[in-house]
Amino acid sequence: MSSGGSTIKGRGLCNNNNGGGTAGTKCGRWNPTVEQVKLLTDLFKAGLRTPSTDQIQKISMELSFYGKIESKNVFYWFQNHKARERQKRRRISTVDFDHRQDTDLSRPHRDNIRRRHQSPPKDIFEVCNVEEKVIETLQLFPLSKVERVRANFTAASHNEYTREQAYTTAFSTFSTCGAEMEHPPLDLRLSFL
Amino acid sequence: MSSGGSTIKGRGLCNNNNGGGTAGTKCGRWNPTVEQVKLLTDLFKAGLRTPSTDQIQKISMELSFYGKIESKNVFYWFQNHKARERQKRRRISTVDFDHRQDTDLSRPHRDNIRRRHQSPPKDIFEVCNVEEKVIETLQLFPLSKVERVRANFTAASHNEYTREQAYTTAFSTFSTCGAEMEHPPLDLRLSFL
DNA sequence: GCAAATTAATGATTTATTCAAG
DNA sequence: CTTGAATAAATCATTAATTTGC
Repeated sequence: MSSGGSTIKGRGLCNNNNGGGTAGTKCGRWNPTVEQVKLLTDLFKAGLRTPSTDQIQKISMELSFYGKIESKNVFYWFQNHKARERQKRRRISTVDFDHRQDTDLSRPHRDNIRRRHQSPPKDIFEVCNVEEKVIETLQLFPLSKVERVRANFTAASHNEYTREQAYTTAFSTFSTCGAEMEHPPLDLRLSFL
Repeated sequence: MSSGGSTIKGRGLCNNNNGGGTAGTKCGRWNPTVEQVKLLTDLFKAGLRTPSTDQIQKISMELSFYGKIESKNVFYWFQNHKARERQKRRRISTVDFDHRQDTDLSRPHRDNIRRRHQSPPKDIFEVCNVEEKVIETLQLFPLSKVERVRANFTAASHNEYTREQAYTTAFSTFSTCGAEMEHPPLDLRLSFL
């Protein structure tokens, strides 16, 4: 009977300031806010599948404004979302249909072999590569706007709505691109990171 | 066409000070020295299967004395070695031989429910509660000895340590929300924060 | 209306598979 | 051929929805 003894989830409290309000929230697991999910989803729709370390960092930073978040959450989110989208697709079509739908920019198609192995090795300590991302598509993503907006709110409101609106506004241009489109515009959107 | 755009493995050169000597070594992949392998193997033989973050850190530090190494290398090594040993076993005996040989202290017995789930990847930002890990498996291994030895060399130590320390520091706060720790590859990637 | 019980979603880990460097 | 590195699949575990009985 689960005697294991080991306390599995020593879930304690942590200063989980979700915007400066309530403290002492459970450390259980990340519980994304709607804004966070929205942004992540948008990025996914835009074609981002396996964010690099830098990307994860930036995303995490952005999202941290909307609520508590860690880098790992972003990483996991993409892992899961990607996997489950694929799963969903598979379920729909029993046939082993090769949906090349991934639209993963960071994935190199290998001719002979099927795609495998992808994201850059994110090294923590050593910066092996200095591969500059040439693509500067980021311009498409008005993150700067968000940043700007955020500045306005830094002190005051942790009002969810306000933030959401700001966010929405900021991303309005973006939403036109990836909204419901089945095929994201690949290239360059993600390189903003 | 692997041209996909973003270069996946931007492997360049890095100041791979292998003890302070040669710089500009390829960052290709970790090439363990015999001492390193020996120590790892010994640890494995001693029953260490899934080292915790702290363990990895210590091991990494130790091994860094014998040559360049990163935490992730240690992590991967155990992953691979564990997997391949199992594979080997399976191949030998078709029967599903109980590989209880693990002697993995950090693994909770699966009673009713299998409780795996181990370490929460660490993040620098949030510190979950501090549930100290009860397992002190490391005691089994004479790391202290090596550590002592290394102490003599600390002075001349490479900058690698600095980084490692930063890393360590970052992780120190990461406590175990869960009883056990394991530690996902990701944390390595994300820990750069 | 509400809270315990149940189910559905999904966050977090582990394991298996694969690629490629040496 | 060996094995480090990395991802994707499978799995576990927890939280939110929801159902249900009162």
